[in-house]
Amino acid sequence: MLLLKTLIHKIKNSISLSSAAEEHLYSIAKERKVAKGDILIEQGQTVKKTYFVTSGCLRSYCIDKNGKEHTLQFAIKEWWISDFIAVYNNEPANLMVECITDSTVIEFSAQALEDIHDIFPEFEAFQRKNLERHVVSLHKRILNQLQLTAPERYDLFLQLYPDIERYTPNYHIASYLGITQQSLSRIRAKKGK
Amino acid sequence: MLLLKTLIHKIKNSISLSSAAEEHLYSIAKERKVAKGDILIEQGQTVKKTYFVTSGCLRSYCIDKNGKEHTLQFAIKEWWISDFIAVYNNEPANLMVECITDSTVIEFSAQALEDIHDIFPEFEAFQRKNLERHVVSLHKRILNQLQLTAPERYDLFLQLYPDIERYTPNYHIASYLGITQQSLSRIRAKKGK
DNA sequence: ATCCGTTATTATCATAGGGTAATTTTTAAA
DNA sequence: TTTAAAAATTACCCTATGATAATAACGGAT
Repeated sequence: MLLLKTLIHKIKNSISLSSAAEEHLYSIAKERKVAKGDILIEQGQTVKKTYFVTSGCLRSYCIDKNGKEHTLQFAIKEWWISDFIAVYNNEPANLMVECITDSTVIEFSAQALEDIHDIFPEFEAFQRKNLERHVVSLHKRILNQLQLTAPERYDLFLQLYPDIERYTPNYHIASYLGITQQSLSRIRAKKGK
Repeated sequence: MLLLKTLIHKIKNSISLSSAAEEHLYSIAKERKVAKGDILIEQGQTVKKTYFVTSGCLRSYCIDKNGKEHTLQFAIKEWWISDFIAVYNNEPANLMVECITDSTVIEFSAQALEDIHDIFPEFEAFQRKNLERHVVSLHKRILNQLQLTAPERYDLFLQLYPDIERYTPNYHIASYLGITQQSLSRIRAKKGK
């Protein structure tokens, strides 16, 4: 339960946490080491888990009707990842969650994370703040997608995820930016000049 | 304070609301009739307000370096609208919020909406649920943008906002879909056949 | 070091969509 | 009703990106 301390620390930055609540957190959290390539959530299955990343990098993506992948999110240290659409709507997963490097995560039952608010209402504030931050980052992403060209989006991406290039293949980045890997390759070639 | 009852009702569907908290809501809410064309939030200014729409339709958009508009959000009945990026980061607005039809809104000081959680923690749950719903809708929007063609996005838009076409010009819809008005016009022409 | 599977690049061609501008249609105002 | 302003359509050409395919580079396993 070493890694959980990272999360507890983070929570304590945001709210004051009773020792009972902290105990409860320990009881519903499970630390997992996951390896590059592992699939934590699979399209079509019921989503029972939500993950908090403590090291490494994961991504969530969907596969469209033509078999093409589209990356919704990269999750690095201190981000949450799951198929939130499926959890919220109680539907089978439309997304996959995949480890793109060996990582450590804290696994929570999505149900337990929902119930925790009834048992320890103090978590509400923590969760609200997380969600506010998440909404803001999604708004930014949508605005960038609407107004920036592909090369501009790529530059911005490199700023936001400075060393993600080292451990994720380019076609994942392309599928996040909404372009093909060939397009991204051309953009990179031009930048090099 | 008639329209505020819509919101109170909505809140009571989600949480139980003490009468003190209800009183407080009345004290920080201000009903406003706003006219088509009114600008409620302007790029560059400090964002002091958040709006809850009770009738009509508003939109938030940014203007890029070339003067082109990009619509982030349409807000109809029972949606919240503001420049949440600016509120969250305490920055000047990057967005405009504009009434696209005569509307009624409930205006809140963004600060009062933040403070309310300290005074009446019961609001946390309400706000959290709003934010969850918001995150889910943004995830869907991003996935649609990544995997659907412009005609497909337009069809979906018409399903989600069935009668928005009646009161908003097409170029607003185009700017939401991430295409030009000319492109949208071509798409519509093809559909007509 | 060699081999093989993965990833990245490059080239060619095709196409969706953008930019500009002219024209038509609709809406609102006088 | 006429007029003006706003919105929508259409046409033209052009560019960015997609699809496909071939090649090259890389990286891990033996």
